[in-house]
Amino acid sequence: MVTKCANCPLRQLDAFEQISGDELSFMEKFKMGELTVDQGTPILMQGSNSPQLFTVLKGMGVRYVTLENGRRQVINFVMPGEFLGLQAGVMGEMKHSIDATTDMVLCVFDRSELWNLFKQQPQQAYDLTWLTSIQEHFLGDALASIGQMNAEQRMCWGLLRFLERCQSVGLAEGDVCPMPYTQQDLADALGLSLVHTNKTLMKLRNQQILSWRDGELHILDREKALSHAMIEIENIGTRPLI
Amino acid sequence: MVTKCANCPLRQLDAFEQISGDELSFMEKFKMGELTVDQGTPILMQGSNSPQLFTVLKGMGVRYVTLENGRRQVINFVMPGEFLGLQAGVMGEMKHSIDATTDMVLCVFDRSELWNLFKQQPQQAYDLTWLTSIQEHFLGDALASIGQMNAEQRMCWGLLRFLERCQSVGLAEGDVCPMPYTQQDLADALGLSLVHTNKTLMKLRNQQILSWRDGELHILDREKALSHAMIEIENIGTRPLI
DNA sequence: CGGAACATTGATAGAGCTCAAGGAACGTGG
DNA sequence: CCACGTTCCTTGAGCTCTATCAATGTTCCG
Repeated sequence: MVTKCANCPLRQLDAFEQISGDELSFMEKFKMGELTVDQGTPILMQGSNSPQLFTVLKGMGVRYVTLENGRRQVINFVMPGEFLGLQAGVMGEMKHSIDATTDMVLCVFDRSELWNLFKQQPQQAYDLTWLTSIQEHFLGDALASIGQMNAEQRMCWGLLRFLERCQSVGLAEGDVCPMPYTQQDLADALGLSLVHTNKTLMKLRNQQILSWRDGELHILDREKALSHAMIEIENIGTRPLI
Repeated sequence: MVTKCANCPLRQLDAFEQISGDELSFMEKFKMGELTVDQGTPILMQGSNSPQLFTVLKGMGVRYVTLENGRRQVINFVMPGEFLGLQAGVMGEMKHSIDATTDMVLCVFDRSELWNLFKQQPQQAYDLTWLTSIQEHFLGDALASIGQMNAEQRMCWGLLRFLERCQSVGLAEGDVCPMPYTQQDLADALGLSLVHTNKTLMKLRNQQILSWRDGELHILDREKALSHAMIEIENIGTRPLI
């Protein structure tokens, strides 16, 4: 049984904006169905030209590029509420890949309807631009971290950001959140080697800043973590959900 | 005398898409005027909430974030055709700063008209999303370079990308282009120290891969540079210009 | 001429990488 | 139920790359 947009569990969250009935009915039409995938499944592939767009309903994934030398850079961790495939939608082909890290449920949209969205739903089009802009902001932030911080700082930055995002979609309880990724994933996201990632993690554990076991991340000392990460908790308010 | 959008020198270039008369007249209305700034002038500042949006007509700038520890990460080099300030436009405040590196001329748009663009000009709204998407792609690319490559590779990557962009806006002659930035700017863009940037540059010069003097960059050996950079020359075709 | 901004070079230390080996957890098939 | 393979995590050793510190050179401008 497919979830109706009107009953979208994500939209119940405070983090997301409400939409009008008109927009809602457009979404219902725009939505082709739901896709359920097992953990480990590739969802979109670098170089492909997917005819579909997705919104993550449940589960987590990883967005990454593979370089010619075989190295992998994780661009970001994919969470519920995220819109996937727009790049192929406007640019013709995906410049990165997306894999499911956990089991996932995705809303599927028809790419050829994207243009109608722009023509008929300026508010939604605006929202789409909003989403892309936020994404761009976070990427710039990541660039700054990887370019200018050392391993310990990057890790605090990355894990705090991750916790924040979990909190905003109701996946955290206090300073505890799920962390389904491997150390290799984290290493590839932070631009560190696996070994060094592991050792840095140890240091942070020994300093009682965080704990991470059994797929669960605890930020034990927010103060210390924040001072390493050199970021503020920025409240971006409610955000659109397509 | 203000340039009319109809006579926009940038749009003459092959790189940019043509637009309809309707769109053109909207642009004329959207455009508030022109801003001419001297080299070194800040254009947009982190944390500010500029009521204006810009398109670069002439000159180059630098987009960067400043971290709490005083370090600076250059997000990208700003070139003619680029659209500035959208982030403040949709998110309420700038998350990065933009300075003029050379003297610049900017088209100025009224931010409050942005919403009208979405309502009245779906094609232009789509174009805007296109631009943001491309920007996101390049950021992901940068992330991959900084995260996964060594100094020599990053530098080839960065300078080749720069040359490409110059070529697309008609600022290059063959494999020669202007390079108005300092080594410090380049260092901050590549996530390297100034000293190491200088030494890496020397190595590339000694290998006859490139030369950079008097504000002019020559790529002498494209093959070698490309093999370091691990990128393909991707032709993104014509792109929109707002 | 003196100062400022930028480029260059050498010396030294340290952060992070690679290589290598082993341990823990888990699923599968015999 | 045990053996074995696979995946992921952990730890140590040595070496490389890059940062930092410090000094000097160059160009340009007031």
